[in-house]
Amino acid sequence: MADNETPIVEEDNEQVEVRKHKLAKLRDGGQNVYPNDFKPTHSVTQAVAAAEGASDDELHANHREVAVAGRIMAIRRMGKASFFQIQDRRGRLQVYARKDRIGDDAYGLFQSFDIGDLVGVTGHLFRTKTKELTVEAAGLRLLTKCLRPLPEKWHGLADVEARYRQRYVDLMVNPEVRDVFEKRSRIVRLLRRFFEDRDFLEVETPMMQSIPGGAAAKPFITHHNALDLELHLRVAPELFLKRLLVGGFERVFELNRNFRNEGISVRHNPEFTMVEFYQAYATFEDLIQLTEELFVAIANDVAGGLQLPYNGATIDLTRPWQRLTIRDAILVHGGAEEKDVANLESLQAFAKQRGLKIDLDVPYGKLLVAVFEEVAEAKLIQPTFLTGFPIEVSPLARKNDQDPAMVDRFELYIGGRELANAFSELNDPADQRQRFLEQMQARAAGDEEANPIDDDYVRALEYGMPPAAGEGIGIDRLVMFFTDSASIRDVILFPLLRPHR
RNA sequence: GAGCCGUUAGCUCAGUCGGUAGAGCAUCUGCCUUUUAAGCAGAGGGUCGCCGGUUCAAGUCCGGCACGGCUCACCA
Repeated sequence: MADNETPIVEEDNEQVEVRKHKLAKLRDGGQNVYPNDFKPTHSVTQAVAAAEGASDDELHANHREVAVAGRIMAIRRMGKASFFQIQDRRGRLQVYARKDRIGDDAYGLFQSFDIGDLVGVTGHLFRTKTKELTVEAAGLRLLTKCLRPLPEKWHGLADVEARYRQRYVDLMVNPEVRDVFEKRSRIVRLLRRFFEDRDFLEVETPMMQSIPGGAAAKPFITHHNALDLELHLRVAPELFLKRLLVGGFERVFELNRNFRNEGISVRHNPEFTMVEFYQAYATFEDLIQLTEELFVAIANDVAGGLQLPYNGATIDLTRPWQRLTIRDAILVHGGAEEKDVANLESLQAFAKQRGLKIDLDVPYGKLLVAVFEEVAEAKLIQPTFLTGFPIEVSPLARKNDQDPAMVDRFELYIGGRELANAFSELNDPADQRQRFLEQMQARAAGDEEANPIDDDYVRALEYGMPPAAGEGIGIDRLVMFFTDSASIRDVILFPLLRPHR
């Protein structure tokens, strides 16, 4: 612990005192109060499966013995017999304990149990008269005492700040939160399988980089003591992944964290997870197909269909998805006319006339993107591949063969939010060096997000990078979409918050 | 960074016109052997986020601060 941190000693409230006292009493009685020798034979789900198909009479005649462990989430005491519910990783199961079956000592132990305690139960399964599957306890053990009271059983933990700061409590008492993160895990698993099935190799490239490139973003800066070296947390893995294309790994993907030192919002967390993948001898057109396949595969698995609720709308993932150029998006969704987007001057006039709060003193391509973000982005609700990106905002993308002011690139929008960004890769080292030089000029002019030149990356291109296409998909936003979550913090277990309190 | 809103018992929340604080769950005591937010009877529990101001009197009004939420800004 650092010198300037003082350990916070909270005073125990009455309920904590009572629980600590109960624990001390057991300890004084010679019990190991933190045992680790209880072996559950069944999870809650397995216990339910063990009774499936068996009639009440069969359960009565042929006992299904189980040993289950979990956290007590509810207790209904009725004198000399009681019901309580335990919760494990898969669900909840009721336990029935009666004094005349388990004996005075065990029932006495049970009397000291509190909501939140982790307990082990052995016994056989039966159904109550309301047909609820229940363990008739023969043995009861305290496995770990819960020293703090749990939130209210009916409303759970509602305070948003407390939910993020004490996610462990949130997960205990709010099942829908657990569900979101289980889905997240499932989506990540599907992604890996999807790419592995297509012969992609999963790799890990540096998160600490001396030259932070691959995206227009402000990096976090850190320092390596032994080398006395300034390092940056990566804003993207792109430049390293493409070095691997040069090296001969023709299909690679990396699913990992990136860090951007920028604002925090319902769509931005300073650290976020992205999958980036690169495929040699493919174009951004191929990635459009791949992206549709990927989303459909995930939707079928986690949502069971292609119609998904999101942010109050119903998103239809039925292929093929709409395509729209940035220009057309401004025309269709921004109410502009052809002449408004024809050149820099007319676009500036349009932006001014609309009262858009954007910097007008920029090149045509940048202004086009800025106007799009103002007037059209939020309206791309159904899945849309946005194309027709200008070269000024795409320093790593391949020029379009017909129009050298444009690049072969798309961004995927769903629900008005960018979920993916992909392009055919620039593999001409001379062109790439020129783009870096332009980025450096922008940097010198004060653009903190412009890519710094990476000489070794250009050298790698000089060895020859196969023509390729690459894409990045924001996993947090992807999970937001598939779980209909309004805030990125709802899909990140421990989102960044100011310390304190 | 700006605007708006919030912060009251362990949790979820009330709190009127400024008059020294309430409910439900949880806790404690007693009763209760098939309950389902179990029930019945009783009890305890508060730095009203923090600091200052106005006032005879502040949870309540005013100012500042902290933390959080939303919107905007920022953000390929």
